[in-house]
Amino acid sequence: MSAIRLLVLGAVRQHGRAHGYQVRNDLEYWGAHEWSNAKPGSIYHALKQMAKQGLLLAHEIAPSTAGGPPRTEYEITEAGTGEYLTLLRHYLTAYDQKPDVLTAALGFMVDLDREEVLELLEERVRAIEEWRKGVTEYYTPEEGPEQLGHIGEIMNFWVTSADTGAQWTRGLIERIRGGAYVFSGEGDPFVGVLADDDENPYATGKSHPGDAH
Amino acid sequence: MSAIRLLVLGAVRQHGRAHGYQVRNDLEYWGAHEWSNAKPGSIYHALKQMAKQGLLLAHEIAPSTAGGPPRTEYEITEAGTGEYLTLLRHYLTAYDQKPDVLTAALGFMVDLDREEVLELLEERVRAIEEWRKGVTEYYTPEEGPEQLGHIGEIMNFWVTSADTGAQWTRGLIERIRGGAYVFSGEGDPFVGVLADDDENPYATGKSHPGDAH
DNA sequence: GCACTAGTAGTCAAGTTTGATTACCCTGAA
DNA sequence: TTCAGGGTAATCAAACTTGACTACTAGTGC
Repeated sequence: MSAIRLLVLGAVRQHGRAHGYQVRNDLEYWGAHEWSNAKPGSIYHALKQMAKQGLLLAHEIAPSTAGGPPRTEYEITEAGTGEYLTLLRHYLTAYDQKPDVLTAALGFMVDLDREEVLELLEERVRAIEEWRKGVTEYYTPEEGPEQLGHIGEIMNFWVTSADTGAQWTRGLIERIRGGAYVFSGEGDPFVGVLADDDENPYATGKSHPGDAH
Repeated sequence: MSAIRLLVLGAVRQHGRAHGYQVRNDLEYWGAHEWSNAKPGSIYHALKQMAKQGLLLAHEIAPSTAGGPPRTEYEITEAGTGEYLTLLRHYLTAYDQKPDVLTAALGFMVDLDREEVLELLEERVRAIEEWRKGVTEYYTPEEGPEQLGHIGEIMNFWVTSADTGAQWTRGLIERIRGGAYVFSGEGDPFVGVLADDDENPYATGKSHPGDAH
């Protein structure tokens, strides 16, 4: 699973009602085109697919404002909210070595309770440790690691990544336990979408992030 | 780009001539189904596609041995070898945050000269550092990092990952510079495929005699 | 001699991703 | 005036990925 569904559901949800281009803009504002597969085609596809599956409700809008192509606005349904929360919880917990998935989940974690996020992240640490144990047990040859030749570097790379991931997650847990950020039910939420007429706050005399790389 | 093309080209190349199921077995032996998208469908698709593009040569074989489905054997062409080396160099160098791509390249790095690998890895470190610089410069708000709220954790995660990646790469460079592993033109290559009638070397404790390649 | 399991080899439909392209409007300069 | 460039909004074909499925054989136990 890629991160696209969570991203799109999250964007639509924060807007209340949004058409594809707005979602696309939000994701770009979040830099998602850099760290995930959030390209136009994928976004529009996800919107249509999820509408077909009842996670989103599609409203056909007459080509009013500009005469451009007919556009469709989407609202999240109850089933969609359920799916959103399921994905969110899953992506915070599961260690599948895909950084984009965790990144997307980080962006939305404040939609859950602080306590729940802490539990999910602790579960994540456990999952990483278990993964590590399985891999090192299985791939350690009996005659010592030289047996593997340069292939051992693959193991080494994965284990190092896993350890870093666990360590970083522990740091995040501490920051959250220490009171950082505003979670669900704790007051004014942090809002990360562009309102319809908002200027991009980063756009004051700087270049765009996407150009860099 | 995923790692599948490099993996398939590499497997066919090491065999000299292989049909889909052999490639599939090699990739499983390498554990590739765990850390990449090396599933049957993808493998057979890649074989057909690359044959169509002239990177592989397809030989139709009569359903001889077992009466099963008609099978096709593939050989790598000159263009295929070129593509293989290009991908290999690129995947060792480029920092695109996709671990499967680097992993696949690590498995084949010994097909290049030691000196070239060192250069590519040093370029990799430079690329990571540049990426890091771009990201931190762009996404640091003028009013301090609190401005970002929990979104700052995304930044933090990516930068931590990049730093770990750079650090690990530096370690690898040192090991290689220190004489580890056997690279192209340095004697008997390490062979990581299963010969047709080979037992799994992990079962016997020895690696098998050198297949020509 | 019959069902069961495991292994060999590959196909297929459905879903997803990519990169290019379309179509429209508005603005500012030549 | 007219036309290039840029923003708005979305589509499309081609390629890729996924997971389930087919078809056939060789043992294995009872």
